[in-house]
Amino acid sequence: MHQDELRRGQWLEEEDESLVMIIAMLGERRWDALAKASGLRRSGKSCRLRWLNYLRPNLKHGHITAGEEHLIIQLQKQFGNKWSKIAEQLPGRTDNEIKNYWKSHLRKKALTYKQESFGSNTSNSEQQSSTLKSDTVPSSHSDDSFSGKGDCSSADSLAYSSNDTTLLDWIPSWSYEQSRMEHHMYFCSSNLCFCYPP
DNA sequence: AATGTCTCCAACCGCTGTAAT
DNA sequence: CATTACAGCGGTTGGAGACAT
Repeated sequence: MHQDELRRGQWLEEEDESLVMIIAMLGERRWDALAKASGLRRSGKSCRLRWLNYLRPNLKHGHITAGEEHLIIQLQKQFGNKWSKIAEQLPGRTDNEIKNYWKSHLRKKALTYKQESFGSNTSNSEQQSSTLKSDTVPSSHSDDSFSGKGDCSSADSLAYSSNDTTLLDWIPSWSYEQSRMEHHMYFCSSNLCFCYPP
């Protein structure tokens, strides 16, 4: 009876193998059909996620490097919480991975920085906190500023984040150009730069 | 050593956008 | 044009392991 119920939770090695095999045969599409064809008692959605976040070839599974962290910070400042967009710039990393990293590592850094700077500049912090109250990125805001025809100079005006402290709060001294330079120092020097324009 | 708390990350959920019919 | 199905995205949750007491 319960045979037909979908499985949830951690994936087993056998499930991974079956999924890889069926994707090799059918390709990365029609996830519901693919899930059924595989014989796995998983939803198509679950299969897709497992593939994209874990099984896909060329994924990096190691720690986020300092250079990647730097880039994430910069891109988050630029794009807000558009994790998939950020992930595009970090080959081998998934949006989920970046999102998790942001929440667990970088948010903490942001808060620490904020606390440190709080004592020295109260009025400024108050002003910043009022900016943060909006909690999430107003969609129109992000889209509009962004459609800036690739004009990244507008990035500095994107003083927002999700419910977290914006990076602009803790790296206030970073200009976009500065960060861009640093990013290039990290990546371009080792032919790892995928940013655009190059 | 036992227990409680915290952190991290894989996986899920709900919503939106888009393509197909 | 309306409806439906699918794909993708961002936010959230829950479990496992690490760490503190």
